[in-house]
Amino acid sequence: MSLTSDLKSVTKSVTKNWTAQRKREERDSRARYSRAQYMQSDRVYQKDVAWSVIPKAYAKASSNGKYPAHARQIFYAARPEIQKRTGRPLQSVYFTQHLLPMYINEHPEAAAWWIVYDARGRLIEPHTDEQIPLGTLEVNNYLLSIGKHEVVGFDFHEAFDTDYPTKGPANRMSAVLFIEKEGFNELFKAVKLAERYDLSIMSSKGQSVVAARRLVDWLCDVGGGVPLLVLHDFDKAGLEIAQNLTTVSEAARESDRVRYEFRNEINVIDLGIRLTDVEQWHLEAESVRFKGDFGPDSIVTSDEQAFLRSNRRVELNAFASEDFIKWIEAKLKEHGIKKVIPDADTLADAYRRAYLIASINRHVDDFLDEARDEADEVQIPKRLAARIKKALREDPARPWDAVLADIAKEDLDEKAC
DNA sequence: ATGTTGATGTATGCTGAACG
DNA sequence: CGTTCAGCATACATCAACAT
Repeated sequence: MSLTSDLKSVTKSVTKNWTAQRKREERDSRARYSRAQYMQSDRVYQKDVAWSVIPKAYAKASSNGKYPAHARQIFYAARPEIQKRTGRPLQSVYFTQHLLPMYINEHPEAAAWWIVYDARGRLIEPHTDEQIPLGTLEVNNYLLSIGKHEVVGFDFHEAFDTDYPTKGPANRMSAVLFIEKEGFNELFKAVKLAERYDLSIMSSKGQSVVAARRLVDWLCDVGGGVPLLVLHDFDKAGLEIAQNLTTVSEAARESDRVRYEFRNEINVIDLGIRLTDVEQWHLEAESVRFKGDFGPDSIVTSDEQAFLRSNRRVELNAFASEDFIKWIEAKLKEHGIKKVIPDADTLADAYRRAYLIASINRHVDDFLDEARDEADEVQIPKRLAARIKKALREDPARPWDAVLADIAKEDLDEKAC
């Protein structure tokens, strides 16, 4: 009696961990893979080590969150300890593209970390000379400036500037035109494509970066944004680049490698190249070895899959420049992309503003002679350099000429009173 | 000698696929 | 599963080969 119960309890205690593990496996099929650890494996995973090292590494790279930390800087901060504890070399690509994103996905507090990635590609606004590199910081600043933007009352410093002030899509762009490579920017510029259709042109270098997706998410949402027009090569990668710009792939979801979660549904129009374009425009295919497969969520039709599987692809570069522009313009027409004209309230405001500027500009010549004489005769203030020095001590980030301009204005104001 | 071209190797970010 | 690789795109540095 007591023997059996003893045996039973001993057996039970010995197999406890095993049983617990088996039960975990029933609950969670993932646990099955860690079964080996309970049996014989003594492998030290880079991932496990990374999980304990990453917070320290981030703190080090960012000075405890005070400054932005490059993903690569975090890698350098983390690498020595990870290599030491695993006894194996750690590749930067594995850390920055896999381990770090996975860590952030699994640790909610890390979402607030200030991690930055280099810019890839850019957004170019029509008419405003604004160029926004698609990097974490740059896109952040751009979105902030859109949020803060308001058209303030007329200011003398803009006297000669007849542009109506805008930031972002409102009253400025009809759509965002995305293209998977940068090489066509010069052509677009030459034919004034952006200006003639009020398009912002957004380009990447291969796969879109997180910053690009975030920007698309804010500029092109279905409820109130402008359309996103996508240009891509007709090959497996190009179609995936187009798809990944606006949606999270099943594969990324399953392997916990989601880089960006979209907040909005994106108003996206695929301009091509698709198979119909290849046929219509008689584009020449080049041969390339097809690899891989199309996911169940793929946008590629079965005809297209057959084409691509026959080891052919068509790049955007297969278009002659002129045809390329013709092709794009036909697509713009097809989708009703037209120049921007703001609503009546904005137009009224802009009209008053333009009228005011025109009126001031009319009198500027008169002012100019008078002001020039006054400036020629004015006494240069004593101790000017000392005043500038003092002001620079208070705000060392300013240049001398900005300070001097303030001083001149103060002196003039005083005299006028 | 000087200038241009092309190959090679480094770097960046991102993905799907494959390896063990 | 954890890990690595190959591929999309591109910039930049370096060096050899070639033309002027």
